[in-house]
Amino acid sequence: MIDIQIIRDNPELVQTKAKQKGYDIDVSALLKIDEQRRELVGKVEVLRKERNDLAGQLKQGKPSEEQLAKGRKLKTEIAKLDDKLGAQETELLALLKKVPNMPLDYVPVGASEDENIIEKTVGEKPKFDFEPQNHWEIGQKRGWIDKERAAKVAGARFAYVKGDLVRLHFAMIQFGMDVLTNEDILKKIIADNNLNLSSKPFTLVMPPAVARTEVYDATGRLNKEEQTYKLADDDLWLNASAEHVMAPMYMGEILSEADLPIRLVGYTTAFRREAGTYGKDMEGILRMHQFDKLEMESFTTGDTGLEEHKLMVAIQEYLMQQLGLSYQVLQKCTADIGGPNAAGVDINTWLPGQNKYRETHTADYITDYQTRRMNTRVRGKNGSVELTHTNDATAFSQRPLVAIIENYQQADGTVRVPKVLQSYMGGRTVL
RNA sequence: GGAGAGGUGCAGGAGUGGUUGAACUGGACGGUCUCGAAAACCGUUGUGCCUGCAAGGGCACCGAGGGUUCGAAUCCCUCCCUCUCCGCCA
Repeated sequence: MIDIQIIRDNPELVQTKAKQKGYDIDVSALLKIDEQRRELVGKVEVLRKERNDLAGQLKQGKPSEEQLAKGRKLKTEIAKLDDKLGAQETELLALLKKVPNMPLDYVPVGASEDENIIEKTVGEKPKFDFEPQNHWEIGQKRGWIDKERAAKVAGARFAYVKGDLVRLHFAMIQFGMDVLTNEDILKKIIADNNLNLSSKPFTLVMPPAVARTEVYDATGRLNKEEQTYKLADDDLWLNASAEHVMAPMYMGEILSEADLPIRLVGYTTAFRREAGTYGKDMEGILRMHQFDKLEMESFTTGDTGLEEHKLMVAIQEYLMQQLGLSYQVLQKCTADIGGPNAAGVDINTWLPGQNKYRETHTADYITDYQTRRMNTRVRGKNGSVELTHTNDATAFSQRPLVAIIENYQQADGTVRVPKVLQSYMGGRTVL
């Protein structure tokens, strides 16, 4: 949620920035309710003061019938205004929740993901002296991916991932965990990218896979409820990313600045309904209802939030470089970063089997948009209290796994193991 | 799932209808003392909202939401969470 004070001070700007994201919001209606609400608050508070004063008087001695009558009158008046106030606040909150975070000024303005800016292309595409195959062709031949049987059990967009592909998955995850918890590597990444940040390593987390409605909604990630699985008998939603269940971890807390940054790297299975994507990416395991993912999440002060975002992208690049994959870094345009984001970067990785770069990573800088409703704050050294900023970013999901299969395939159908993963595979070099 | 206990400020912990934003203890911060530190002593130590140029004024908040009352941390209801025991269970 955005700060209402910003809307009061810069209504046109907020309207414009929302429009850049493709959001149609009615700022003037929002401000009108805000004004009415404030007027009402003033009235209610005057009455409450009267009530409090009267109660103070009645404390000593026995109250007269006249005084009691006055108290009763105040009570009904307050109750009446309170009802009205409550309704206005509900309405205001509903409108406020619809206002997206404002993109930072450097974020390119665009109407669709086609206007994302490719900032750079890194690494060499592999050359093949044979026709490279799709990961699903390879997966099927090697018995690594069985979607037909998964469909019997769970429906479309589920898979049995089997055999060496499971080992490769966990090798990749373990490699990611080792990088993110290694302070020396972080130090080097920070220095190489001219960042001015703490080198505090990430803390490994296995978070709850579900969150309650109130909590999930506060993260700003439940705006599209049709995209999220809901449990039938409990007030719980299946997470669509570890980010969604790590972000609310410090809800309602005032953190100490000395404890920041808090860097978490969570491993969880993510669930997505993928409503509206029927027919898209039906082959392979690029777009599934369920996938396992290693995800970064950081809590910082407002001062360091943007640098932290850059660090996460730098980490993603480091991981892909270590795997020897070719990728592009895309500065996402206003239409593609999503409501809660102030900025966002995608990493698209070369998939020779499909002859194109496909999104494998994303990095989100949310500023204080989540923490305002989650009420996660930080007390500075001078005693001031401010909202923390949050960042999240993919470390590894199933998509980089797909990239490994396609990039490291050989003519005989085998797949080489990237060098950095070999030690996690018992020294095996080929699968 | 059954039975019981409980949720109060940074922490522990008082407070069962009247100004209680909340005793007391500890922690933290500032000061005195000291070469420095410890000890001791003194002082400070909530958040949000409304209003105001400011100083200030006001309101709300004791898990959440309702209710009773002139008045609620305190009484009642619903929900959430935590703990203990039993049952079940990887």
